Amino acid sequence: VKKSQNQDISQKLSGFEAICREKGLKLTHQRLEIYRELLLAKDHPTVETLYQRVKKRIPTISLDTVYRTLAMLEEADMINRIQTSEGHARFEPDYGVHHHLICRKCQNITDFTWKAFDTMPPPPEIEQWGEVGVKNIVIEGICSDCLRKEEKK
Amino acid sequence: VKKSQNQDISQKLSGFEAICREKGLKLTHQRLEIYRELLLAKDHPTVETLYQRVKKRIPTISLDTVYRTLAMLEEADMINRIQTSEGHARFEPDYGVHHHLICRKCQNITDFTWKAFDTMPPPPEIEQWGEVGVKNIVIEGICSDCLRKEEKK
DNA sequence: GTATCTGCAAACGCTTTGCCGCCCA
DNA sequence: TGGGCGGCAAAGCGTTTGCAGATAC
Repeated sequence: VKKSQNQDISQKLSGFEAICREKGLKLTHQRLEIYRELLLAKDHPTVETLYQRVKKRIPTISLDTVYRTLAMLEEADMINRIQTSEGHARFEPDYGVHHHLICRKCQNITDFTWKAFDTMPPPPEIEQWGEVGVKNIVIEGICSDCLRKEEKK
Repeated sequence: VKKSQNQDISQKLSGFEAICREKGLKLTHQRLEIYRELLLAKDHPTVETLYQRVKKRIPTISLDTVYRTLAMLEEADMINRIQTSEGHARFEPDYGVHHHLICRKCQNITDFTWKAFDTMPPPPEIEQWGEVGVKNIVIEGICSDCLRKEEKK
């Protein structure tokens, strides 16, 4: 499992190189490390979290660069931005179709898949409305950890 | 139709009164007008938009009061907050089960219903995860108006 | 009367931007 | 070598908060 993941990551990093060359973007040390860090992350990190992690490898990196690189990666459709009900944006690399559970309390994001939903024909209203990326389903609620904490009160 | 809507609104305003009395909150002119304005609105207004509208009736009202009143109404489960992918929050009075289509470009929100979805058993992962308010389904995409604008470029 | 609320202003946190020196291509 | 890029600092934006006077109950 570990090995195939490493392969996947190096494959995506090559993809990054290719896209940069194609679009005339510069392949800098900072951009590579930010993207690599996000590929390794499993927790939909915030900008700040990602910044702290990359800082360990590049101590002089600035928060602005992380913002700018994430904007660039998003623009290139290589990563997804997920907006929580608080102002903070969270990020994940672009991988297979999946949906998100967001906890209104702790803001943690959990991935889930829902085949029955994915294959269900959407109501005609939606198709008329415009273009929907099915993978963008977001369900808000309160996770069991936070529910437990609330019960204690 | 008009008449029944008015009845609905005055009914909800009475409910507001009752809730305030119950929770020891004060029923102020400002709060009433803000809530009434939101009940009348069909377009999921932002704080700023709501502020501009209420200002017509209460010229001295401040934006802070709108923020605070909306927070209070949300806390009392009388209204819903909808977060767009931009930072702006939008609001709607609490009414029947429905879902939201949010346009990533213009941020406009369209309501839709989806019976088949509402009655579909959620995957076990979700139930284990925590407590999900089914009405909180949000689907992001790009509305047909914005698609048309993009094609023109 | 008094606890809450309002309006004002200032602060807040996340994000974006202008600038200039630096670096990849 | 040159045009994009990084780091720094400051501004930007929606939102929140502290305060003192006003208001509902």
